[in-house]
Amino acid sequence: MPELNEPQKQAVAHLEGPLLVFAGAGSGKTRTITYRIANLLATRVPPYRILAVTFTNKAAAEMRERLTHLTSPEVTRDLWIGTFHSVCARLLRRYHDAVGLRRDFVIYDASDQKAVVVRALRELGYDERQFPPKQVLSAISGEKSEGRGPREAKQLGRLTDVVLEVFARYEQALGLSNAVDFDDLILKVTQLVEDPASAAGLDLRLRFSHVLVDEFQDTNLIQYRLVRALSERTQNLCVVGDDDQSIYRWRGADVRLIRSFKKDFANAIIIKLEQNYRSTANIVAAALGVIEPSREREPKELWTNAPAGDPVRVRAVMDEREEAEQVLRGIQTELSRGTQANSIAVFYRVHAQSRTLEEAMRKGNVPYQIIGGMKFFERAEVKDLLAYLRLASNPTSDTDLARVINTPARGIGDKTVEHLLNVASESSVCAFEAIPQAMKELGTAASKKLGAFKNLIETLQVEATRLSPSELAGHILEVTGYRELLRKEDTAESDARLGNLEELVGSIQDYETETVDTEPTLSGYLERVSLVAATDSQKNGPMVSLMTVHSAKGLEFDAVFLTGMEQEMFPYRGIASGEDEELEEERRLAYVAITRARRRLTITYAGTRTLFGQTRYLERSQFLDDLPKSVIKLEGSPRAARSAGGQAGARYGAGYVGGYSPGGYRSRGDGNFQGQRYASTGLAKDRPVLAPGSRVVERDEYSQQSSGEGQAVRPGSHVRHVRFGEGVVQSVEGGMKPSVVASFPGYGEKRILLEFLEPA
DNA sequence: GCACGGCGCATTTTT
DNA sequence: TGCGCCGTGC
Repeated sequence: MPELNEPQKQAVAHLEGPLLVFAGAGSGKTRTITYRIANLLATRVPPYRILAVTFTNKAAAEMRERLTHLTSPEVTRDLWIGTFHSVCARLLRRYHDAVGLRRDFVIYDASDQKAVVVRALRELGYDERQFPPKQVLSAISGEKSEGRGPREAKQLGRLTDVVLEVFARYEQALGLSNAVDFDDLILKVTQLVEDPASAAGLDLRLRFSHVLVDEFQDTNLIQYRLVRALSERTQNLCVVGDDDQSIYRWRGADVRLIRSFKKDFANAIIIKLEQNYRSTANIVAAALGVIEPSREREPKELWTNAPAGDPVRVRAVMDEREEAEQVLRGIQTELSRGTQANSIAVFYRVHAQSRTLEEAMRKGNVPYQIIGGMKFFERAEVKDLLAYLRLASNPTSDTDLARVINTPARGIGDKTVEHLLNVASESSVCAFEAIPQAMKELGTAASKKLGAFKNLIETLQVEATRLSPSELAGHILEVTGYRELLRKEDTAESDARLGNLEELVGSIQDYETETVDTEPTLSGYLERVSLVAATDSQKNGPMVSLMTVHSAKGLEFDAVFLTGMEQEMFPYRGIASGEDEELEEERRLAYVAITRARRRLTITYAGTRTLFGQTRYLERSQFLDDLPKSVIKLEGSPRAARSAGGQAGARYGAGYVGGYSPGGYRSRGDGNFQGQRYASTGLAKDRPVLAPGSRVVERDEYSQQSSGEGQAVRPGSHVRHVRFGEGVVQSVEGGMKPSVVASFPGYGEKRILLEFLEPA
């Protein structure tokens, strides 16, 4: 094997028995995996006996492509490479009978799921405000991702009775609709594989001789059970991952699975890929500084032979606007020195931060693209057309039926729909089947319209067998009057919607031309739409990418701008809820962000940030304290920026509320005025100054950038007022004109602008 | 059935 | 701030 380092070679050469590979960031993981599979093929393991599971379709496509180069398209074609969900969907199409599904089952996405939950709540008579559908759904999904249905969940007793009731109703509704959700795809296959009595299960247990899981640190329990069961016979399970990069706990990923793999597989070989080939030494050092305080990491030493490179720039700015300007300037410098736009990226913690950055890019004429955000397939008109297509394939899908039964408007009002759904749930059938019964009970007008809708769907079912998927889509837009309606509307918005619909039809045509091995089918297209995230915004041409840190995982760029490195923003305020593990995950997220950069990394943090219409005063992120100061270069200062903006003068200064102050970093070191971070709410708790094990970074390094005047105010602070004398602060409010409520002996509580106070 | 206005709310996201 | 959801009024 050419150009592999020692541990990589070991991993590639390991063919039989359980294998755990800890693959550090930039350590050549994909290369190792693909070589290993090629090696398996070379030892005459048939390709159709190899299952490789990835986390994204993109990763799957990349792996397949690399393997195509190493072997041949014929061989690669037969490999089982895909995401957990797409592999399971494919298996379920084959074994649908065994789990009680009809072949054309549909896959419900988050919004479909939510619609089902809302309906269940309403039917059961519960208040949606008291039981927010999103939370109910996440509880349900949490159970399913650990392999429990309503019954098992009840036994476990972690859910409230209401949620359990909704859960049961939800499952029933999906069954009647011949629909599954994402959790089901994995859950149902796992149940099959684990069922000793099932013929399909036996088939599955014998199917694969080698199973490989990428990004294993982001696997949830049911996914782990699946691959364990699939490889139980041969024990040829290879898992690859990095516990330091586990960032999806909130959706069920369990980092303990990778850490305890060796307990389940006592004879597992463990290999660590620790040499980083991606980044400069300074960037690697910065990354290590951030991750090392992490508590329960698997011990490993990321290292590099690369030269130090540029220092990591840490820039203080006044607010998000100055931050955006600085990022823009940085990008322009990169471009002028020849860095390709598409190897430049800007990261932020939450999408809401993107707008200001976007505006700056536009102003500076920098070509950019936002990754993520509102997705093409989430748009109403796109969902409508897809709902029609799904009904043509599977008319039992209640969510789809409810969605389009009156879109475009055809006089079937809420009352009629409600009646129909009630009839359906009373007789435990899907809504489509309930139409004849409902028609009997309704007035002539409503009945007639319902009948017409039923005819429409039945016609579409027939057309679906005659027309190609894209032709059917065009047909639907005509016969439903959908296209006509938008044409007549003739506004900028309706134009955009028409455009989106054309794009959707175009995407179906693409599917048809791309599908060469097999016949392109409607259900094939629908499955692809359900399982493949829209790569719509991936336009061509060199563009700077703006994205959340989560989206950045798995990517790399020559130059990275990491923005919003402030307490409460990053780590995101999750720590307020107190769980250590949340802070740990934020730390890993920061590690992921830093390790994306190949050559240059610029980190910015702002003194104030306006988010959701509220201006808040923020401290530097605690993670900045963990960067070894030998590799960083500090630039800018919030104070200088502020004076440049022409707001100076007050004793506390407009910016000195609530824990942030230019000298505040120093004052934190003094042990005074720690901790107040939520100027407007007073919610903040004192945080531990430093996590155990973290390095103490000299505050002077930072505070020397500012004059050090001013101090943070928080409830309990003593202040002095010209007229009221000395008082104690009760609460603090930020905003353009920060104020406090303070109680003054003899005067009571007074709200006073901060600029009229001085420290007592 | 639809347009409009008020209210409440606000991570991260792939599948 | 801005979006989605709900209720109201036509």
